[in-house]
Amino acid sequence: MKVSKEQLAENRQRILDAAARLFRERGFEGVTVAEIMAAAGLTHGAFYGHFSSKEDLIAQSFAHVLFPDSDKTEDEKTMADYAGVYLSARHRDGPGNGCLFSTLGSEVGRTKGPARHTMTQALKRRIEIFSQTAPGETPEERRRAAIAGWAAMVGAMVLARISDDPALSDEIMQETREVLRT
Amino acid sequence: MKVSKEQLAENRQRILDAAARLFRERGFEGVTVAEIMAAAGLTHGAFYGHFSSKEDLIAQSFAHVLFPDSDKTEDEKTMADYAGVYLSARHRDGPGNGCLFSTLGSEVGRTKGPARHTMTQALKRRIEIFSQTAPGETPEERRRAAIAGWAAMVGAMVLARISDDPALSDEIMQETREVLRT
DNA sequence: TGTACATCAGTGAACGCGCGTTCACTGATGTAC
DNA sequence: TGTACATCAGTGAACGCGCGTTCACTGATGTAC
Repeated sequence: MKVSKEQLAENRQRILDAAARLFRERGFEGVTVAEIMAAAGLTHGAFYGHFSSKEDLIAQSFAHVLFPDSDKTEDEKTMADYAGVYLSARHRDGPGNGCLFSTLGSEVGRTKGPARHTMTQALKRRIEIFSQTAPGETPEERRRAAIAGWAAMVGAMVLARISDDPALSDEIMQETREVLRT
Repeated sequence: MKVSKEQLAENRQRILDAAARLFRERGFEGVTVAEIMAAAGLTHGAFYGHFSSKEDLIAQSFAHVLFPDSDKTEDEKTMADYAGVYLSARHRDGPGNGCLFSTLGSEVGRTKGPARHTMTQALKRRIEIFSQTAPGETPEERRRAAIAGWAAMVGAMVLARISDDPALSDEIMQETREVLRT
């Protein structure tokens, strides 16, 4: 049963949204094509009308998350303010809506292909944004603080999710936030 | 063909070594039981004489890496010295021999079970070791610096491996090392 | 504006491959005498 | 010390399940007249 053009476009967005959420929650291999399609309200057979392969979906879902079409104006938050949202229980406990670097970073580091390149571009942009507000006397110092600060945020989130001791998990986020305040 | 007790023990170590290396290089789902056994010089059928499941092997290989039997005396290196080895091209390009937190951290964060618990224990030990030499006037300040410093190292390694731009990858490691020098 | 027909997004059964796991068998180890 | 036998680590074929992918079919869309 054919659907309207609008429905087709909406279905595609729903597949991308579902994929982006499930990949972050369970990893690439922890989710099946059929599960993604079911989460989007479709059956698995329709998948290959939208994407050429699971690999292709991974690449496109990364672009969907990291460079969304609706180019909302860049946030002007300082790095410390950003860290306040990033290093929070809400973010830690909701990986499906969260940062790709902390959820899928180590996986992507082993792959080649467009997802890794898209992520590199997003990494460059992230560093440049932080460089504008990071502490430091010179642009070089600010860039250095932006890089180390972003590394600390991503690392702290990875560690906070590893810890099965909730107190330690909270402490990691809090202390890293504190250090980024300077 | 039965083998000697010594051979049996040696085979078990070889399986653990191969597993620990391959998991770090390719992730849990990127390696098959048969590949691990082949890397250990055995056939896949012998696997279940040593481990009850692939899951069990994952748990045991984590303990094998993080808490080896040969309890070598803890390194007295300062956090900055440690960072010099950790944030190096050698470590980045040889994940098979490297840090579990940066290679498998995000995967482990989604699992439950003994591997995650073992990693939490290793995380606590790491923080305590760094707390001894981290900068700061009080124990609280030193612990804070240890946590944020370890987070920055792990995060920087994840980001350095994501970047498909070698210059950016080197820069991330270098600038993070620089910040940890203070 | 209404009707006939071509298009094509979605359905669900089926395919084929790979992987974790099992098992009957082999033959070296190591023990009992 | 030497011999006979029980043990059991390792082998490799086989199993069964799940997953990515394909495909004949359906029926709503949207176009031509």
